[in-house]
Amino acid sequence: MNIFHKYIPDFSLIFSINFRKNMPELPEVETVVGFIKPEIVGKTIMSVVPQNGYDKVLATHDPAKFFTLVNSKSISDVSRRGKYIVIHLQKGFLLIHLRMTGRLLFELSQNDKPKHLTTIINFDDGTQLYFKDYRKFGRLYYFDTLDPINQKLGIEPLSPDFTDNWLIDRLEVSKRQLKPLLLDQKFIAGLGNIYVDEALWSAKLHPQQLGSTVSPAKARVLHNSIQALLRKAIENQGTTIINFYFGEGKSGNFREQLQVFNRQDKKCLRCNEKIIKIRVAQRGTHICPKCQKL
DNA sequence: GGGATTGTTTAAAC
DNA sequence: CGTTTAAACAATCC
Repeated sequence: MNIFHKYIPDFSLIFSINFRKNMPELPEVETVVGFIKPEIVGKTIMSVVPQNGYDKVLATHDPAKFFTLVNSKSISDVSRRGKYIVIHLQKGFLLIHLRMTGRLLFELSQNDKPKHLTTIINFDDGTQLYFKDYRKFGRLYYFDTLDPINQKLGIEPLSPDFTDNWLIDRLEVSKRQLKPLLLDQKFIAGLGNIYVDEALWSAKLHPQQLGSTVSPAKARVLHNSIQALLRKAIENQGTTIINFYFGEGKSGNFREQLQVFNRQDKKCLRCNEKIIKIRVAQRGTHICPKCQKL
């Protein structure tokens, strides 16, 4: 397939040198949904074409089968579930998970290397949606219903169901450490490494503290921290906590809102103690040893 | 070239 | 059974 390159400045090189954490979590996915929704609702999918022979980008079916499932289907809505982008078709759902480095673009820039392109979605009006993903961990899924995804995912942290009492009750009976628990998509859907570190710092909780040892009062603070963080990040198009690029080189401020993530060896913004980086559940974890004690 | 990076899944161990 | 740990996986960068 011949790809027409328009020149659009791509700041991803600068970005990758300064700060490589570009992982889409809930607010970033929400931002992407808001970005692509007005562009693709009403269009009809003509084809979904894996690039560079990378057929495994289609997680649920082989390319031929996938084609028969989405071809000629119109798009009625775009929404989010956890970190999944959910494209509602006239029948069935096309889901996209960006994983670590996935990006959706309507146009490619000169700096977008063809080998980083994993999928092109062609629409009936001649436009395309490009799935660029230089690590190629992102995936596309087709499901007839959302049941399979709902079975895998837990509560939506911004839904009315996610109340402070919900969290209090669930923590009370959990023997798991807070960090792996909050990272578990089956527990709460949408939190990733960055927001979990930020939320725990905000609530002054140690990532290795066991759920059942968290007081109801502390659980309430954690609940509030999680929701406040997510809301603030969405308000700022996912760029408040991390610098997330979406669309054609769109970006925003970054770093200034990061309280603890990636701030190891720097001073805690609350107490001036030095932030340290430890490993919890095999993940890089940032804490203030003074504010967050076991 | 080994290690670090991620979210997810699966399997084994406790 | 619930939980923990680990490994595997995908690919790339330094």
